[in-house]
Amino acid sequence: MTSAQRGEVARISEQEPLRDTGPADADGAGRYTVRSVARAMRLVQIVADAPAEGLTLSDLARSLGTSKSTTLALARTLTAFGMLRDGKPGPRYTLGTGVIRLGDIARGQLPLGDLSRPLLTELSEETKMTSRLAICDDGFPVFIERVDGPGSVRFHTPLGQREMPHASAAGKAILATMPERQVRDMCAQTGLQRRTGHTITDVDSLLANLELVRSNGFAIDDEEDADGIFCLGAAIFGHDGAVAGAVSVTGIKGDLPAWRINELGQAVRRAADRVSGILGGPRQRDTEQKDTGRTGSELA
Amino acid sequence: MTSAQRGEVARISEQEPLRDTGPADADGAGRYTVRSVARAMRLVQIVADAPAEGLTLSDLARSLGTSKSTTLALARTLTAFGMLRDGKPGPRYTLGTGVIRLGDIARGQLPLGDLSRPLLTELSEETKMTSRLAICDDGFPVFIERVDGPGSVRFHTPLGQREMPHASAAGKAILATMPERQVRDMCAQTGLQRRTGHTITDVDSLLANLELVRSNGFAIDDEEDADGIFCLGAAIFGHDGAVAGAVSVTGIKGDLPAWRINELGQAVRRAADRVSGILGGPRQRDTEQKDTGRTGSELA
DNA sequence: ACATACCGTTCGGTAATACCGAACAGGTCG
DNA sequence: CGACCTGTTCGGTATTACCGAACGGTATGT
Repeated sequence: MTSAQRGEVARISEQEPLRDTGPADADGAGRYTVRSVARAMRLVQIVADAPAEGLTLSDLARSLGTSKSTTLALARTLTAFGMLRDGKPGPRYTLGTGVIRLGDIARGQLPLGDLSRPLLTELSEETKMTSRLAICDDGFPVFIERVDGPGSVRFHTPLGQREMPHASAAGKAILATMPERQVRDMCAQTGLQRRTGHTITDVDSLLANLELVRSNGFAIDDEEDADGIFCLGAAIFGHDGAVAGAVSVTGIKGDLPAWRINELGQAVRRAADRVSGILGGPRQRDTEQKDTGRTGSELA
Repeated sequence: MTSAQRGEVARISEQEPLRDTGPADADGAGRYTVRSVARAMRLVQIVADAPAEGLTLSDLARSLGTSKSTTLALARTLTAFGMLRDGKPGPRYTLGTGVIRLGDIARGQLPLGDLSRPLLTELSEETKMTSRLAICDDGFPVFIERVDGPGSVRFHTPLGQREMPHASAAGKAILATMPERQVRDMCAQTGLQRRTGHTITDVDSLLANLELVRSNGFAIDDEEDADGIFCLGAAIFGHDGAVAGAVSVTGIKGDLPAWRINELGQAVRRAADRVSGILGGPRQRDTEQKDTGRTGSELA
């Protein structure tokens, strides 16, 4: 798979839900914020969202809306810390190796990452699908680990990005553990954005769907986030009983006969339970929803 | 493996060689640099190097040497972009999910990452060791992919970090492809820092060792970077014939009988050749060193 | 129970500095 | 050669990042 081909594969969840950082001002951050740092971070984002060939300094200046001299100073500083990298002869900025290092450390600091790898590998082999593990970040699922299935890489599943709670299997698995009040709050926050023709866009339908998730023990995303993509997810719980994240598998809808859904769902459920077990948490939350007030945003 | 246990495992290559960003001033960056951005990046580094439990705002202010109010502004800005994360109830800063996303994107933009995964998996199974893939970053090896072996995780091999060229198998495999002049330049840059009792610390011994690497087809790191750790590495080449990186396997010295070294080295060599083949490069550089002037810092 | 120490947060004033624009040097294209 | 791109350098100005001091809460310990 060449770099050119990668650009053509289906991307899942292109845009992520906004972070709630208060009223965003011109530079995209709330009060008590330093402008140059915000600009620097936007610069990194711009490079990250750009094609792999990279961007020239002038490109960056245009995208950022600052003068070239300012942009140069920012880029130089970021380069010094390995966040960016400028191909010295062909001067185009790309992401630096420092972000790989940081990402690796971040995943290592999350207790779930390392120990879930072998479980995900087993799940991928059992289901022949791409399996991922998400942590719960303020109620949003954020995938931090991925093991591709055998026929795998026909779609690209990014890591570290917030997924839509109402339109992903992991998200609904997490929502299903929350009391109704909290679910409504989350929905008010995100707005139940439509992603495909199958996306659930009203709260009552969602709540009914979550009831189904609880009785099944796993959540289904039937082309609700991206056309042709089918996911199954189940929540995992930390030692304090709060939801810590979710396990999910992803595949092409056409590859998946309907009669296998329940079997695969149970496999995901079992994998999630094993992760919960390692964390010292309960295998599955009691169906009856008690309002504990805890959201489980503390990861494990 | 709990988070507490992880802190006790052996760390390889704790400190990385300095980046050459000109004369470093007080804030650790060269001329034409934005102070607040440099501080922000140092803040991220501090959090990354801290234990997984995270640091309080006051901790950060102390480590950074700035007032709490300044540190708060920096941390807020970084948090808004997902680089940091503050556990709202128990206020401790940790790395945010944004760095995981960036790291994933960065690895995806490197052409080597995705396609080498299955090859590394095979190599791990064949050798029963942890295998990694490094790109060549200005002559320094930087690992961007890792597949743990079966008995695996007794040591921690970080990703995205520059390794010592003279004290790692990947580094020596890369150096062995360079003309003598360039090797001497690299050595002058880094200083052949001593890491263990076995580290090669003078240039002539290193050059002799590299000659051996060329005739063997693979490089050996026999406890030269860390006590008890043994590595084998082989270089890979891009379509332009320049060295693009290296493949290496890592294991515990005691687990490795001497008579297997050549067999394992050949396995690493074969894996590296296969990667080179995918990149469209030559399988192995001709032994005779031609001074092409190209360093191969452009990745593939 | 008080008192101490720490936490994070807020707010103004001041001096530092991040920002811009213009001018420069080195390419590559037509 | 000239037009246009690139990245780079430099100095002046006003923006803004910085600090210190003071506040409210929570956990510590006497």
